Amino acid sequence: MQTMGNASTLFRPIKLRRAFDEISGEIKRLIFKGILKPGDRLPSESELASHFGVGRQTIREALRLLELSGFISMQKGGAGGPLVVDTILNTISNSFLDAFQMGRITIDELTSARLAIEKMVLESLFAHSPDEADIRALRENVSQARKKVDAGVQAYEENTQFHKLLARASGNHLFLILMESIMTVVAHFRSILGVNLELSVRTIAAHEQIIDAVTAGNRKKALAVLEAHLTEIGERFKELDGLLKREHEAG
Amino acid sequence: MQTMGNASTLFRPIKLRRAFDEISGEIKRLIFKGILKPGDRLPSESELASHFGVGRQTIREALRLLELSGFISMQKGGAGGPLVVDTILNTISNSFLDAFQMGRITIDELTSARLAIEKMVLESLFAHSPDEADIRALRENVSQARKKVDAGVQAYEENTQFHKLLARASGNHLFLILMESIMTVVAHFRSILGVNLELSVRTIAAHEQIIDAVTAGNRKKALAVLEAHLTEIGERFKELDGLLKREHEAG
DNA sequence: TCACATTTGTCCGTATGTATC
DNA sequence: AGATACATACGGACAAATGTG
Repeated sequence: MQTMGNASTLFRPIKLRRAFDEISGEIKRLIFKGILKPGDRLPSESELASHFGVGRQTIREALRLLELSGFISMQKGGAGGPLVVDTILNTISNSFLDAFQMGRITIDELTSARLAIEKMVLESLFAHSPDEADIRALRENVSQARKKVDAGVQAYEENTQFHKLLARASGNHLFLILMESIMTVVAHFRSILGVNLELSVRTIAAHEQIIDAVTAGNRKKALAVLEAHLTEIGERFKELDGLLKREHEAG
Repeated sequence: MQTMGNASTLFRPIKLRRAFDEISGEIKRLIFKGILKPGDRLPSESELASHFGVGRQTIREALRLLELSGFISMQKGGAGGPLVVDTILNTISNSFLDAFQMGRITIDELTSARLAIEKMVLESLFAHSPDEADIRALRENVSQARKKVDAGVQAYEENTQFHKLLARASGNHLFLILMESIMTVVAHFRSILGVNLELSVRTIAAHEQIIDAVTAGNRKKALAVLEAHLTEIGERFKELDGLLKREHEAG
């Protein structure tokens, strides 16, 4: 009989994953299967530890993974414990932001991808006309935004929300996820660079024109306004970014 | 002088973040600033613990976050420790897969979003003609795939890679990220459902036609072949998914 | 080949802050 | 207000893995 030398390398994949990896995977599986749903409460760390036959530290690391992945959120105090949630969209957006901050995405790439995706969303909107409710939400959004800028206040939240509402109206969740991610990066950018109130005014005008074109079924107009608007924003971002970089080098 | 009762609720937001959150954020900041680069080694857990003035458990939870976010990878043993990497794209893809498994994305949504994005990629390819190297990589890819299916073996890897190569050739990193994410979901689907070899043969034929159309500058042809191909894949996925669900209900 | 040092992975006990009842 | 239950965090310990001499 031969030695086990070869066999041991063949059979090796034992203990491939760490305990906390397996436990977090197991809990994820229960969530995928619908046995655990958002709103449900998981047992406390100590109970989970004894249930899985591991120490509390191992459970804690498993919970950290689930928390960052957007499956649970920890609640302190008496009736607390791990609570099942679904904030995966948030998790995706944060990862996109990480990728951007790692320099893997430039402003130009962001602008052109954003333009392409929003065009895609508009096309989808014209392909299957949107709900009344979606249109109302869009109109409500720009009216809120206009109130703010008329009072001399920036309407960052509303203007970001407008594009998410557009994506939502397209009816494809994947578009919504992509738009949320892109707008998270755009918002981060804007918060670093800052934009003046005058650009916000033009932004709202563009948003109004887009809604009007969509409801009027004027596809060409909607696409043209969108393209002009996003291109202007992109140019402005590039300017500000260049300014910031030169300042940084000088100072 | 009044009591501090009100003030204490006003000033409260102290200790908003947990220790491991702050520590992982601090290390992330060093990576963003370029002080830590992929390939660099972080101090061991014990050293980090004494450096930050916290216990080892806290450091471990911070490292878990960084690991799952795609910033570090743990190496066991003598010369081991936390190693700085950049697998954020992988992290994003995994989150998309989570979203899909949570039922937030349907097959139809996946197909139509995929079609829209790949069209976008092709348009971008025709707007600024791709590098010779990219074209060579694409040709190499289909030739490898053809070898496999000629030998009666599935060419999953190559056929998935084809679409990533297309996105890469577009020159926009954001497109590449989106395509990687979508193809991760597609690959997961295919691994559950399975597809027959005959579909793989037609897939490769479609890929070849797309490359030819791109190099010939035939935009309409490329888009038409892509649309037909992705629509067929989508239909097939829907069929198989329906079959699987009925089986599941029956058994 | 064989120890040896280093480092992660894991467990236990304990203490503290905080939220709920 | 007090008791309870929970997450957060610390310190010590041992096993397992891995590179080095």
